[in-house]
Amino acid sequence: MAAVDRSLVANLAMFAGLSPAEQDELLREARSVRYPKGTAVFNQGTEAERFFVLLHGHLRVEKTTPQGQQMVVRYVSAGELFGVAQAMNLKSYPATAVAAVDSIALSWPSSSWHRLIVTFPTLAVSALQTVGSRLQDTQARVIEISNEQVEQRVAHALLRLAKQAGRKVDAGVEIDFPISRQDVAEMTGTTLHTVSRILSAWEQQGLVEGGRQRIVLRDPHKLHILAEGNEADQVRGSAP
Amino acid sequence: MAAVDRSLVANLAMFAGLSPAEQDELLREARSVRYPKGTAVFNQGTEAERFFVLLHGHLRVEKTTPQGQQMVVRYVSAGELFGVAQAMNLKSYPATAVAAVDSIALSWPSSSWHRLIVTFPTLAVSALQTVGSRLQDTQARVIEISNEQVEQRVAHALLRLAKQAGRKVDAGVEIDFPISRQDVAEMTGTTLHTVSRILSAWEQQGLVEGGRQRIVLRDPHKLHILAEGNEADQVRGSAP
DNA sequence: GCTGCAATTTGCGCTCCGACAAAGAGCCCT
DNA sequence: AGGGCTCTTTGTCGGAGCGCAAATTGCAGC
Repeated sequence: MAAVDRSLVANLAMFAGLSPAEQDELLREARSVRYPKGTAVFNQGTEAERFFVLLHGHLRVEKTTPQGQQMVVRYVSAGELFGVAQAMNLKSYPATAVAAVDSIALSWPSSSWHRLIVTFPTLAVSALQTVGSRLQDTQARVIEISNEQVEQRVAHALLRLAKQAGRKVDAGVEIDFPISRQDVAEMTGTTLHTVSRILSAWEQQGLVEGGRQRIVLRDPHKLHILAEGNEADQVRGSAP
Repeated sequence: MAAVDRSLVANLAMFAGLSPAEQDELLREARSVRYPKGTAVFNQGTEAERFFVLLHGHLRVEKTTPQGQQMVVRYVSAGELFGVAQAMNLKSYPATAVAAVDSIALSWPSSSWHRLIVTFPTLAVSALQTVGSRLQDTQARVIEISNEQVEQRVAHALLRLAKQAGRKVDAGVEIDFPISRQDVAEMTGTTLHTVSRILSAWEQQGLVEGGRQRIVLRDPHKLHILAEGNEADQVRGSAP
């Protein structure tokens, strides 16, 4: 566990608006941890002892139902607050957070939460914005799953990922961490086979390319049209 | 607009932990409004000028997609904070809130939010718990819609409503506001026809009863078994 | 009481996609 | 290089439930 340098966090939303002295004070109780790819930051159902900010990398947040089904709830990117379960009055984490790539996070004891938000109201503001934003995203998922066909949902999911974690490459925009067909399926409420079929078809049409745990969006514009529906049939109509 | 009496709010979560003097101060800027059944408290897309606490009644929160589809996001019951869009950094309300029955709410200018949470950190705490709780509920909806068949989803929805707004009657637990098959459909991502079919079958089996915009849960226990799945076939097997 | 409208019920055909199965491909370790 | 394991692809079949249509019912207003 290393002392945390203020320059690492100065441009994070959570620290915005704090003076250097305030930032140092907030960092005094912070602990920095590395999470190798594939390791869990916390597990669903375990006591919510700490809350976190991701400094580097990407996390996959997944939830397992009592019946054993698994869903990818979201991906967390660098700069984001996460694991604020106790702030939401939960005793335990409602999901598992796994490092999709090697990652680094800062964490604080949840027991400090209430004292910290009194001292730093901007922390509460930041948390509310983060949780609120996640609520809107999740509501949008409900609407997609209720109203859209799988192809549209997959298109939406890929576009979100490209926006959140896209890296420009020659062929287009690559999702900058390993992502399997099963992962996409768990984000969109479908099966890996259906995702595989869709991606295969899109590959033939030049919309995407990739391979094992890799997806490149070659034509984000056409995917966007697909995602919005209506004109989907037109795009399909132009395929052989 | 009437002056707001402190005794009306003393037992609300948002006011818990505040001294009588603090409660009075918080109420100084509050405005109390009646909403007749069917009227909108606020509309999706309009500027989020105020935030609210529901004192009496029930609200239906609904969202309309760009394509014109409508979904019931949730019902709000007395005592709940709602409309905290600006606190979540949204300029406009993300949904429409309609009075399902005659209702009364308190509201504050959104512009006061930041000042109020500095003065009353418990307000931020309360908001975060509310928004966090709604995030967990919404995530549960995503999981239901992804993994469950319609019958299970409808059972879950009715049980939630009975828990939130159930009133004991001779025949069981009545949902204490008008609720149409279309409303249930919009809560569960299906069509009114499918809901009607399910409820008709359940009526024959004595699980529910009701009529136009009215639902009584006659056997919540059996609905609970249905909602959890697995043993659903057993319950069906015992029907004629 | 009558009428009109909206909510509800019921029938039916069709499609999307889940689920089962099998084959192929890529990657890592020995 | 070979083997094992996991990820991906592809074929096929069946069913849940959507969507269209029509009939029935309940409620409010005149």
